[in-house]
Amino acid sequence: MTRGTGRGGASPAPRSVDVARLAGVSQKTVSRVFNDEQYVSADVRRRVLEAAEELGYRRNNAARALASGRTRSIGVVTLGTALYGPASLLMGVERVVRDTGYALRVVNTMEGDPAGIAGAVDSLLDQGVDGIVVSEPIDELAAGGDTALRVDVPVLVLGAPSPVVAPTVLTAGDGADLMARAATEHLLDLGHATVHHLAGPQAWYAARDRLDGWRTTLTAHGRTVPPVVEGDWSAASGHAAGRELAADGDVTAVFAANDDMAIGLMRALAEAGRRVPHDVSVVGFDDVPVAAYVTPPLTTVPQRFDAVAQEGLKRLVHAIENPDAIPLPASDPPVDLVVRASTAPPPNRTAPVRGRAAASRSRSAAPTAPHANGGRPTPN
Amino acid sequence: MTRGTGRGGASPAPRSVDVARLAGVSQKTVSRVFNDEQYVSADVRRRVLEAAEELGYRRNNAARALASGRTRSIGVVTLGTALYGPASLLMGVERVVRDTGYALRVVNTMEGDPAGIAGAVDSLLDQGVDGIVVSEPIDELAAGGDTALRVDVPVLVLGAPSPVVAPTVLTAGDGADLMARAATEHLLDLGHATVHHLAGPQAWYAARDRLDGWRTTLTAHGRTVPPVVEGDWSAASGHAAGRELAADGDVTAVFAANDDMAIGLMRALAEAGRRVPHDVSVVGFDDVPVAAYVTPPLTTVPQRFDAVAQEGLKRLVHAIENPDAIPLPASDPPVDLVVRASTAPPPNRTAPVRGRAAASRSRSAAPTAPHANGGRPTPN
DNA sequence: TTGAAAGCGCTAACAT
DNA sequence: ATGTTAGCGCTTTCAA
Repeated sequence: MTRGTGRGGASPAPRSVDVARLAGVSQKTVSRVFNDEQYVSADVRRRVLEAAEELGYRRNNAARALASGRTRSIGVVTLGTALYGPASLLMGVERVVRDTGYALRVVNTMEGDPAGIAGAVDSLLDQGVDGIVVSEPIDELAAGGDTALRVDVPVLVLGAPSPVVAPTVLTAGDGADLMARAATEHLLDLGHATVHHLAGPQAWYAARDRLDGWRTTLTAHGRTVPPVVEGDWSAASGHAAGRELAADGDVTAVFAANDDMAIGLMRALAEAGRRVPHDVSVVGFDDVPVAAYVTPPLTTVPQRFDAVAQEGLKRLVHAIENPDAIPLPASDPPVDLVVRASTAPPPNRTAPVRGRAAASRSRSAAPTAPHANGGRPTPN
Repeated sequence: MTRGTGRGGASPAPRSVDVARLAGVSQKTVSRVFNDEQYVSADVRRRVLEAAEELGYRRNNAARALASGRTRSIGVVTLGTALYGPASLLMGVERVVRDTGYALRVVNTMEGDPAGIAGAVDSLLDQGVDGIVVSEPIDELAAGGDTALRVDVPVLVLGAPSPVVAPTVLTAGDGADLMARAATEHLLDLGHATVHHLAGPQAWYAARDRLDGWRTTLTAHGRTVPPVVEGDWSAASGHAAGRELAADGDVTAVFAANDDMAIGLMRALAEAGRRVPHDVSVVGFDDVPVAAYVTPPLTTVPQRFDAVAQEGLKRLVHAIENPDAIPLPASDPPVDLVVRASTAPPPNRTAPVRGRAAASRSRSAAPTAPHANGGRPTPN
């Protein structure tokens, strides 16, 4: 537990020379010890460490950065929301970054922020980071009118193709289209004629990806592609969209681009007297912690934020430390739907329902429908 | 839109001397311009800015920090979770920090992390931050066995009393007990004989605060204080606790320490055949975005994360920049409950219910109970 | 209003 | 295995 004593406002912080003097070695040797370089005898190392401990020495990172040209820090550009996706990704990133010995600097972008991602990246560059992570970018670069931002450190983009130009650009977690496919196919397999989509804001790559996956799947199966309803990720927008969808008797299955919207949607359906999953099936995306506990428990596509962050950062750090090596290849995590109680076969396979509530009230009114897990929530 | 051109791997980054030479001034003058110091003629300023633009100059922060002894950065210690509270607070902090011109460094602590908060603070100190924000600390310092960590920069603690010793320690957002009181009194006002509490993990100051507020309120009203059930903030733990509470026919009102647990709790009650709010009223805490859209819409105590972060940081920055001045006073934001449809008078005022479901089925089975907002979700 | 000189505390390169 | 010598690019004196 080496821990600074905190000089009580008095004497200035000790420097490596002070440690060197006390240990009877040169400054360079102190540097060697603290950088874990080789060629330091066990005895000298011990003496240096003791001297440092005694003085309460901690090395000055600014001086280190200035002399070495590296800050040993990684910057993250993330969206200024507490949305489950971005927040989880950020936490995952922090964890891995710390493990790799880098410091983390964070800059937010807000939707509608004029400076946008370019401004955020720019400010990180000002701070002198060694690498940059752009998490879940939305595209507003076009609005800037400026040419695409050029960056001279490696960049990792999470959940999207890259919005910047850099010598090394890596991506991870951009397989949302495949996951959307799994969701859509699940509903088709249950017998639904087609699947409606409650999309996320189309400025987000992540939202477009999910929409693409959904559309492609329907087309591949020869189904009609119904008009898209767009939300803003919030439960409130899902609720608003749900009122529209509830009014359309043809809607028997909806794939929502995230769980929050799915929850708002289910609420609107309930208010309109359309039961989930009996009349309408709903699939979400993310697997937020409450998903298993809403009514009915939500079938959804879990995202593996930790895995994505870890995988991506491993490659980013590799790129930072081996500028001339070939970047490590990406490997996307597998897709697996979590089936709970918000999905079921359509109300009437042969005669599509027209108007609301035709031939319903037949099955149990309990919100937890029959399924693999019998309506019992699945903690995850 | 001053933006680095990104030298294509070739020429080294321009320094302030280069700019000075091109502008025909001294290095110091360039420094003056970039630091917005006074005593620079408009003409010289313009020439310097042009030269800088032309060269794609951006100043070196490491050198700046080394020369000035200040990093112009603030460190945040936060919990490594995507929990709504901590995540929202972090986002709020980032927003304000950026506005004040400081950079943000983030370090997580995980529950059960041996190094804990002390280790996190220590690593920020290593990075040379000018101030530290500790968000929603849990207490594990005792476990370290070490004396309390001493820090020589100002510290702002969010949502708790301070776990560290520093020359300046500020706190903000630690009024959870008052908010818990509002929740408890709301239920008593509805006529409930007493209120049960589904608490958060007691290692968290925030959880203990809410529990204290609840207990104090019951005592002040002369009510019996029922045994506490403890969860871990998750909907899953709320669900588990809910099974217990549902089995106890005396339970007519529960105050949960956060919304996620309240949602899990409501699910468990529904599964047990106890209707919310008809048989049991539930109040949450936080006002997460989905709270208005679960079934039934949840009555809860909203937290004003942005206000807390803003208020706290204003004071922290003041303390950093005026080390010898008296710290600015705290001002806690007001409390206001959001009443939705998960609370109602107890099922039978005069004869307490024994066993389950006595005298129920009387009111509408619709989950949205009668209330100010008529069961219509209130977007926030 | 501007400039010259002297470090800030470390690491890099080259001895030894 | 250890020491010496130069800077890294800026801000801080102090002069002018």
